[in-house]
Amino acid sequence: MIELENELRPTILKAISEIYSQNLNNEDIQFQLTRKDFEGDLTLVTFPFTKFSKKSPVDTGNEIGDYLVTNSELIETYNTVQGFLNLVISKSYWLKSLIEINQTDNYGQFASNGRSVMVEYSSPNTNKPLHLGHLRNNFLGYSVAQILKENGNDVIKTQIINDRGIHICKSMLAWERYGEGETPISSGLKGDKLVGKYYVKFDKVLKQETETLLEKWALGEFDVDEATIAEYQKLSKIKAEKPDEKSKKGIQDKINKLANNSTPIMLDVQQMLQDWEAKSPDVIALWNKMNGWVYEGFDATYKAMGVDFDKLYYESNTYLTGKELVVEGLEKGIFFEKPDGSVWIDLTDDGLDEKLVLRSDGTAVYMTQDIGTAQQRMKEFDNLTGIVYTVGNEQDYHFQVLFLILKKLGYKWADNCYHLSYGMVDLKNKDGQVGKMKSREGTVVDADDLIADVIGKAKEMTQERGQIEGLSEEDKDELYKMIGLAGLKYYLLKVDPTKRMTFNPEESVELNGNTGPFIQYAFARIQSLLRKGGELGPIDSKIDIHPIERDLIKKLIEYPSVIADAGSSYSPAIIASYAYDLAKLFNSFFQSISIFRESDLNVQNYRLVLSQKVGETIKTSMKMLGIDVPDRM
RNA sequence: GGGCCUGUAGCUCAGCUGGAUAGAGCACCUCCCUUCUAAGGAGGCGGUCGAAGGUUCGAAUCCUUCCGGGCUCACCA
Repeated sequence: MIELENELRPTILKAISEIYSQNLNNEDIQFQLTRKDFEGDLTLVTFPFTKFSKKSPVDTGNEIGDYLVTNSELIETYNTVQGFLNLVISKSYWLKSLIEINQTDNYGQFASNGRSVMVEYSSPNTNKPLHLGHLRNNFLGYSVAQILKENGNDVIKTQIINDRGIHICKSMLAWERYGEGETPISSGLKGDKLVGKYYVKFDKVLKQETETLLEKWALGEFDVDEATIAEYQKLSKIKAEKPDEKSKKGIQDKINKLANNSTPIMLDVQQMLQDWEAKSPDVIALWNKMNGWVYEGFDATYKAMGVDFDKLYYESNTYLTGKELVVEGLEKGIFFEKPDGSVWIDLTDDGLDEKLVLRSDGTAVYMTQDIGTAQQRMKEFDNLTGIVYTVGNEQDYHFQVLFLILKKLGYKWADNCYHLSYGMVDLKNKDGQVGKMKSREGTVVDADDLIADVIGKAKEMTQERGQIEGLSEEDKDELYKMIGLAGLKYYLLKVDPTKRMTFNPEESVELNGNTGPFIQYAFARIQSLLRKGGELGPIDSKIDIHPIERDLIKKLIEYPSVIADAGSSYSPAIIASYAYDLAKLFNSFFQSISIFRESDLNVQNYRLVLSQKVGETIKTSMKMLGIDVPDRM
């Protein structure tokens, strides 16, 4: 519609200048799409003009409307409702637009803009399998990457794999101690599942040991260092003095944490981390072995999800980076050093806090690494213009600080970095209660399980309906996957990324209504028409278009601006909503207008071309969501 | 306590750079397959847009306050 608006603006400015002797700018001309309940396509808001027209909004609208009908061939007729001038655009305009769209290759796609963007997503820890939260993350990141591509950017998809740290060592230690040599092959478990099992095992033992220790401490039996004993006694005393239960609990949490960190298994795992950092061959070998299992498992999950990466980063290679930049920044006076040797940045002038960038022992923290890796990536890909980080909104503050630091360090590209922040996925259980996923309570939804569920459901439903006779077993399996995944992806992507969302297992496998399969169905119907229609010719320019066809064309016209919108707001939800609207309009058209009973072959051809363009647009829209569409279903 | 996010139909969500009678889907109720795929279509039911003020010709949308929910403010990642 933007083109249409741009075509009309000069005429309207001229009208106002001639009728009211007022010279306005383009921005003063406000358009909106005409509401369904009124006749018209585009509506000019005339309230603002009454200031100088000195007439009622209706009279003002009528005067402008009359002018437009005589002076613009685009305007067929008009009607005025209050301050709304509803313009009816000539049918030939719509037909002309369709013809243009039909002649455009890769309609909607923007030409290369010379920019190159790195999109990071997934970024898992290698100590447990992927879950529902990762699915939202992966689908989002992958989709935004596709959307940015359609917008003319070069895109590099990446993930940083958190393959080191205390949590990784936990699985390693538990496996070493309790695993009895179990492997993915011997157990039949997927590698990531096996490693996850030992992570849970570690937690269980840790919990037991913590309780034991607390019992002992309560009896005055200590076999830990003096400092810990002193700390425990101090905390116990404070706790006894607290009057209310809530503050008592707060102190107790601290005591628990102290005990937790003093357990034998915790001390052992800390030792293991140190050994890892010292590159102890045994530990490194174990680490390589178990991470290898996890990667096999992840690969299978990514494949099932239909996501991929162009470049992988491993935290074990990057966790030491960033220190030099901190030292440089320290010299430049951007950072400051505290007496204990730790390095900080003072962001209080920016309304934030002081933030640690280097520990007193000189080691890097998360922030240090992120500073380092960002700079490293910009160097590595010298035409890179920015980085998109797909990370949950619990890290909003972290990224706010990171980008600010990068800016203060003088990196201009910091402005092109974007935190694609998304909300947590809550679960809805059978009683309709909404809650967080908690691994301790076993409410975590496993990614592999969920994908298998939606595919199973798609299979069941497809077999019930059956438009699939004649397909081979492999094609059928492909189809079930395509439909099941479409349901899941669409379900997770149709919601505004920034919003927390509720996951309802039943709704996620639903195939009716505002769902992925609904949109796929519209596509499959179109393919069925096209198979029957055969070869298509050019559109006859004298076709009389039907209102519902006009609505479809209008929707097609919107497509490029929808892609631009989705790109600038990093929101697959905008694409999802568009694809759904388009499919819905098509279904309505399909149901009310018969193509093959139409005797005029020119009209038949035109309707088929229209359907074909709608199909292509559905396909490319869905592709941006990472969803494939079937020729029949 | 400070900062950020969030509250729209019974449920899940659009709409939020101010515009007309606030839209979809699910659920519930009617109709529509001797017509191109009924995983569909047409219609009905359902709302004090968290609350109160303010700005404006006009507020779900902007501002202020309050209430409810979340995240965050670690020498964790």
